[in-house]
Amino acid sequence: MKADDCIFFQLAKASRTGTRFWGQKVSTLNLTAVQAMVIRFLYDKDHISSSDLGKRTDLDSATLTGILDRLAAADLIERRQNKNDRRAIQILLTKKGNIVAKEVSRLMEEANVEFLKVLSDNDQLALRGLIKKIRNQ
Amino acid sequence: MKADDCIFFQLAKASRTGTRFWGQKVSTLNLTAVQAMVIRFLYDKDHISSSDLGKRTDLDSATLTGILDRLAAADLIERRQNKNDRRAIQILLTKKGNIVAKEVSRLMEEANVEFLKVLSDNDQLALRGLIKKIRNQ
DNA sequence: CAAAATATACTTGTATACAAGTAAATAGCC
DNA sequence: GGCTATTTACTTGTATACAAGTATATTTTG
Repeated sequence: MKADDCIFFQLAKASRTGTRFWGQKVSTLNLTAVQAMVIRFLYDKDHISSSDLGKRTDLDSATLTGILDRLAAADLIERRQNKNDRRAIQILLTKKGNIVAKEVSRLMEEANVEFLKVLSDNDQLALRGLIKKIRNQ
Repeated sequence: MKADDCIFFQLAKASRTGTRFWGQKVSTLNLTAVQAMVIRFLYDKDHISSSDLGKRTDLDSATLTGILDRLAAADLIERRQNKNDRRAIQILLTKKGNIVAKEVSRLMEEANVEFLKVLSDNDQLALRGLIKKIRNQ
């Protein structure tokens, strides 16, 4: 077995390729790949805690804090105090954040199609199914 | 389309899952996931330049410099001057590096099998084939 | 052969990852 | 109710990623 047959290497390389592709797409919005992804998750559901957002995005607490700092500095999200649980915060998209999120959402549809166009429809489904099987270990 | 249907997110999550798994395996050798991967690539072929190693490992020059610094500090690799091209360096495993590389190689076989055991043989081949198709964009 | 273009490894600066730890708040247990 | 355990968001410190730029060496070109 050669090093580049290693599944961890192959996954990492594929992921970096995808992230670079996606990062280029959203650089027009002055967002990094991860920042755009977080915005996109909040577009599906906001008014959630950092802990909840971390579970959804697979980002840990320490990583998320910095990302939220930068998104807040760009006036895209707001941290609000949670009355029911004073440990937790509520994260929500600002008005500006919502507008940007719409555009992120559009770019995501576009980028997915472009990136996956090297695969047939069957291959795309197969890939998603296989990834789902291994990503929860 | 929901955020977690995004191929870039799915790839990133699968890659992080794999990297954490692999990182745990090699933590017994006091190596990070990436450091162990670089060592493993050098085990296939050393006496190569940083540029060449970067192409093989999909790591850029800036990232690799730091990784090589830490591997050299641990006495696992050596940077040697290249007589033929004084811009380039030659990277090689030290005696200690070679011993560690053998163990990394063993752990890699083991980790691959363990990580992929949730997939059938056919699924494993399919996954590798699909990843190969998308990872070179 | 000399000027321009390129290649090489490195530095700098910013942004993830993530282990480990903190302070404050809440939940669970007796 | 009071004590302990857990949860939450954050901080600190180290290690990738990667864009942008540097100095030196080599290659290309006219």
